[in-house]
Amino acid sequence: MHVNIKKIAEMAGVSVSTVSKIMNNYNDVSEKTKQRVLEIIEQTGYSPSNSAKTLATKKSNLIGVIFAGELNVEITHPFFVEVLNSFKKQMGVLGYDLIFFSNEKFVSGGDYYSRCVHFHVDGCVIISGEKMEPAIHDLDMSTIPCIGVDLELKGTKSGYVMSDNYQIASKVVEHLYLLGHRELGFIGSTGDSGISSQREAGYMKAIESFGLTLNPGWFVHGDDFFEPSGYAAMQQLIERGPLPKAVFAASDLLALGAIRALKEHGLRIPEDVAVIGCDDIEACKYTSPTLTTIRQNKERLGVLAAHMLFDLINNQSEGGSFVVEPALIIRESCGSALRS
Amino acid sequence: MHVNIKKIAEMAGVSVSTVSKIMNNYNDVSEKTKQRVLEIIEQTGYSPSNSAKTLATKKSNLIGVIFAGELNVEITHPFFVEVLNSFKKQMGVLGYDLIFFSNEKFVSGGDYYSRCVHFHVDGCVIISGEKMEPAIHDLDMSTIPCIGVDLELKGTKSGYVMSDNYQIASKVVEHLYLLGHRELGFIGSTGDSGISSQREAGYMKAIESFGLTLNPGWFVHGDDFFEPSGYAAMQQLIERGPLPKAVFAASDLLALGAIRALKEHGLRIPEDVAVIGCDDIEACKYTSPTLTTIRQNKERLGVLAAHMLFDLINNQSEGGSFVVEPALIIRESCGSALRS
DNA sequence: AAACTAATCGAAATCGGTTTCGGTAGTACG
DNA sequence: CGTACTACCGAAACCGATTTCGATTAGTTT
Repeated sequence: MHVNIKKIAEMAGVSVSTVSKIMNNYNDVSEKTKQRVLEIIEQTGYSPSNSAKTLATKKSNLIGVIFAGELNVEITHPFFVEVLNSFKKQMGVLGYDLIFFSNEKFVSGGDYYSRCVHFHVDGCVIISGEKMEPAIHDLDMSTIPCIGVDLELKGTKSGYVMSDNYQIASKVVEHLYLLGHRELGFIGSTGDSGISSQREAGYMKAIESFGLTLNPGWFVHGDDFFEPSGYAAMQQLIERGPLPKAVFAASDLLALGAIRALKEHGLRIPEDVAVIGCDDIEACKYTSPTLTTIRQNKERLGVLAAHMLFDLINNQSEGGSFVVEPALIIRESCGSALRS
Repeated sequence: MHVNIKKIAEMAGVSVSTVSKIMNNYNDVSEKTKQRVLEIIEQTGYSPSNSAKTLATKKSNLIGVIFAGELNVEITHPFFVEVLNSFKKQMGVLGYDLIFFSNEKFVSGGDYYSRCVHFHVDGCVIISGEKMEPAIHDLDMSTIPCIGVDLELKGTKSGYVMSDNYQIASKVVEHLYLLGHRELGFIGSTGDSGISSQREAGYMKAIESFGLTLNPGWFVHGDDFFEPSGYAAMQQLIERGPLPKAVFAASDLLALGAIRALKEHGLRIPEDVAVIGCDDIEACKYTSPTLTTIRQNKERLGVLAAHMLFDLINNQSEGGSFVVEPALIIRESCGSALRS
């Protein structure tokens, strides 16, 4: 069987309490016995049971990871997985491990909140990009520290990180404007999607502030943020009649889908239609044309999320939000930048 | 405070044991009290503490996920993340959640085996693509059920899944041969990489079995499976002198990097050099030219890994391995298929 | 009505830790 | 030498579940 604290205690000729104290840096243990016990721990490779520890302390050193929403955002999503990876690394440095809840409905428990108490997570990160749903709301309103990624959590023990979607939109319009485009279209996710809506609202606002006319017929929405939705959306646009000269897609994958549709119709990018995406996923560099896009600082989003969550867990923060700056990345899909 | 089994028992006017029995489908509790207790559980949203449960039963319903090796394979890797996602879904159906060990060295414990006992995982999946390393070896030899993905685990409680790398290689050679190519090059990961080596060995064997001559100068290795390594490798090939007419890259990302290098030198794909990848990641469809590749059945790999692990955990299997069939996916980067 | 069986329930030990609090030994001090 | 203080250690309660086994009750049989 496996070595536990009792065995260590026996081997060292001390009590269980003493071993525990050594493991937890109490200072009422003599240096001599401490060294003796530590040596035995080293030899046996003893590692205290996290379950027992959690049971006793109510701290699990575990962070729950939740992919919420119905847009099939999973760990395969090229944008979110990068944020998550950065988050994971940072949380690792802070001494936490991650537990991924499978969102199969079958699983016992069901709602996110009870999953969290079930596993005694110290906090959790919710990745979405959609508007709030009830199951998330319960968690948000609970005392469990939560950080939303692209999801605006408002609870007293919650916070969120996201890119400045209005700035994203205005950078897009500015860039397209300077390239000479005046007829601007938009491809978004469903109207339910929080960030897609923000980008759309910002886009419309920016279009007007540049004195351009806004054509509602050039605004079209897919089912999610993935490539096939972008393809379908552009098909719609093409069928509807005269195309805009430039299209802003709310994600790079949507942009890629749009480009595929355009290509199939023999249209050239950017000569016939310019396309600009959002996220700056890896694939942008390998496509043809390479994709001009707005980069979200995924690493920073992850690190910020980790630190906010850590502070929330340790009561060193009251929550709130961090909004990070996006950056225009000019590649080929909109043509080269003009001098203004 | 939070509701626990004792509170439920009090509220229902029964003992703790009875509540526990109801939660675990014992049959020595009357239907009447069962319903009453169940109702209270429903109302309160009670979910038993996983820590306490694990402590008592030695089953955690947790599967550890380990990214091993030094090639920076992380959850952002487009191939492995797809396998993992499929695995995660299937494990969810089987009633398990996943815990991701952060491989920051800082974290207490250190080696994988003690992390596993620390968290009482019921089993674990090790994702790598490299040769065995000592830390993994300990785990492999332990009594903890393990499944390797692209990693040949040999322990009595271990198993692994991977694609048939020899078949991958022979499909590549066959395809290139039928397209008329006789001068074949190879871009792989480091010599340490298990699967890259297998593909290389299979490739060489297939080249010879087709009666072609093998030019060692056309075989080059990068540092890992990522795009920049493919770029660097192709740079080497270009500098060395006369290029092969076709190159097989051990991963799609390597292929993409190779293509980037070729393009920069004004070379056309596939006219000047044909390039074929391996994995069939999403990006293959969006690149220019679109990438001909060998598809690994990622979903099936994940499902098989899950079922093997499940059987291992429940002592319904002695381990072993599953090798899944690859499939040639013809796109543009090698030209169109010829009729033989 | 006695005796036996089956159904139903609960007391208590256990899992592996943490933490409080009291006890003992040793040292310093007046 | 008595007292007080400090350093060091351990007994025991506790965290929230599971599981065994004995007790009680109800039902059935003779």
